[in-house]
Amino acid sequence: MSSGMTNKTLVIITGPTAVGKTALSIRIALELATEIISADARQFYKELQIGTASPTLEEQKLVRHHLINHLSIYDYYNAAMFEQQALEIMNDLFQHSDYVVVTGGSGLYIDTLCHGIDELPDPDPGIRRQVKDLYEREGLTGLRHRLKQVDPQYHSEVDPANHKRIMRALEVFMSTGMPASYLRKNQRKERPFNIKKIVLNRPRQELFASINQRVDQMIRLGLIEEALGFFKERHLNALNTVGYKELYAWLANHWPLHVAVDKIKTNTRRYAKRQLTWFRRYDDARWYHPGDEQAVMDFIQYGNE
RNA sequence: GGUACCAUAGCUCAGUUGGUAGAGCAACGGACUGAAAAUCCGUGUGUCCCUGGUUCGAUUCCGGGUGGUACCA
Repeated sequence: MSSGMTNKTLVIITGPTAVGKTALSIRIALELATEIISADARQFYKELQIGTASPTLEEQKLVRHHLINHLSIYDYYNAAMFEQQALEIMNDLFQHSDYVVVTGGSGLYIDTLCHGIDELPDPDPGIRRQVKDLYEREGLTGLRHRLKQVDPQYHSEVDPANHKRIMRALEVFMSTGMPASYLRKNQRKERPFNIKKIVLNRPRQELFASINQRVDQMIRLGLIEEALGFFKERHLNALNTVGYKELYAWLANHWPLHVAVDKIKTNTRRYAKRQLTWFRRYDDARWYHPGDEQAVMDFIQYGNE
């Protein structure tokens, strides 16, 4: 713990997509007289507005939002960069407030903010390219074989079908000369502030209805124009995103529009499910319905419901 | 009203020469430290419409009912 910040509290408001995080976090931030930092790995991108359900200008007028629209889809970004930026902003905000609200549904980013991430080099674009070439030439089997030679430890632990994990481990080895299993300490950093973790959830049917409704709303607001405006850039990671990728497939495959819209809904539901799986393993989180604002406030201010 | 066909998983359907059933999609569970709205792994969840009959045994065969579809009136 560092000097005199233990009365500071980071309030995390997370939950599956479309559960109602934005609206509640704004009300909470207003009550706590503080600002919001986003932990949403797609709202970072200024070009993505409709499809990411970014906070509107009105909402941003109510409460200042940090780390939204601060990147372009052409930029590289990762959880470690997020950690550093978010901690800097928090440090500033804690000068004037005892609370900071972080809201968003990207579990990896939230965890990184709560307990850090091991110090590893940022990937070198050249090496990343090389590893990708290896994958294309030799396939998953080739990657696995190479990993076994340089890092048998990680090879025995990693999900053998997940090419991204294996590629990353190879990339780490190629850029540091050290096996990823050695560099991955999985160490939790102590933070100089308290953390109150709130997961919002609703009955599955209610959540799915909300998702379906919101996708229809996005289409009405112009998601198709927003997405197709970047059709030529669709290979970018930032556009490998629910709501965008289905529209690119729609254009390429000449499906009727309703097919693409249904796929967006389905993939959004699955995304929500994956998020819930991630949040369920939190042993320090309180779960609330997004309508239970008073209970959430009580928990934040008094420590229980 | 008559005739024909259909009724099996949430949906679309397959199947059982009579031994209580399986595909696709959807759904559900899980993993996850620099691409994370990404990436990956796992799981059939079922009064086989109802009701009599035949049979050791019926989702399967036969009769009746109910619902649906098509055609004829």
